[in-house]
Amino acid sequence: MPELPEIKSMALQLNSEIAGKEISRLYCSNEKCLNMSLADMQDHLYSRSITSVSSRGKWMSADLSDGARLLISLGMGGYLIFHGKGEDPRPGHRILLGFSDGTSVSVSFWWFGYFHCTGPGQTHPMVDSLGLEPLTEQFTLQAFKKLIRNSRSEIKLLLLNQKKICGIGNFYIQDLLWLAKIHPKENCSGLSEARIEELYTVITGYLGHAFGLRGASYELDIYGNPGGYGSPECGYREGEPCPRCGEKIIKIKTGSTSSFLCPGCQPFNNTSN
DNA sequence: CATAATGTTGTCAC
DNA sequence: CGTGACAACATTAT
Repeated sequence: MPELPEIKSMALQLNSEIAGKEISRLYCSNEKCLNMSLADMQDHLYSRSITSVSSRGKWMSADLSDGARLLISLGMGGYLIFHGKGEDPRPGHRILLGFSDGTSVSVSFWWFGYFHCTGPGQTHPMVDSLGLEPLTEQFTLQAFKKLIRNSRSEIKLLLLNQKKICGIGNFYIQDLLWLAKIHPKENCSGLSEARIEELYTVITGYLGHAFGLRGASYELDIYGNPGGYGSPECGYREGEPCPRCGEKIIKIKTGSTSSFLCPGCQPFNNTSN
């Protein structure tokens, strides 16, 4: 489940590989991933070229020569692999995007992945409503504080809400909250200034660190290589001792997702502090 | 064979 | 409108 550091890395790599290339082939094994029929999308894309590739949250966006955009979400367990001229795409891929020079990109995911196309000037409901993105200039301490102060929900739900902050998923969030020593169910309104600043520092520092290492080691980049970040201190499991204080890690339900946390480091004190 | 896990939208209640 | 609770979607590993 690639999250912000991985997506950002892949968009950079993709930009250096496919910017300027002309689309000549499109295949999709399941039209549910598309926001139009395969035939329509082929009509839209063929003989257009890609001007640049960038990312927004967990989405990659390829800008086309006519102002249209190609938006890709890898959903869960997704991989996007670049294939040089003459290389065969991996079997089992869901989507194949081929270019006139013989190179191609294949995408595979379990589900919840999307491959959408929007016309020039068109908005996209999922991408255009995304909130603050960490590791960009808009993600300032002031903006982050304002976000927390305006929210009355649990901190984990806020961080997972892509319309408020985008790019953080259920994996990185465990590490982020553990590092910031905040219980996932703690309410935003109960956080002191100091703890908000600590959380801000952790988010920018940790995601930036993972991005610098081209993402987590359990994910693959567009060349099929794992990222360099191995999550050494936070790759914990239920029942394992916390690497910081030794208490046993527990697993709790937080809304529709679950969270691993250390009861020693992340006490649930919603009212105090 | 049942279940958990995963991201996002959508719907319904308060 | 903000919030929470929950179903739905497909697939794979346990």
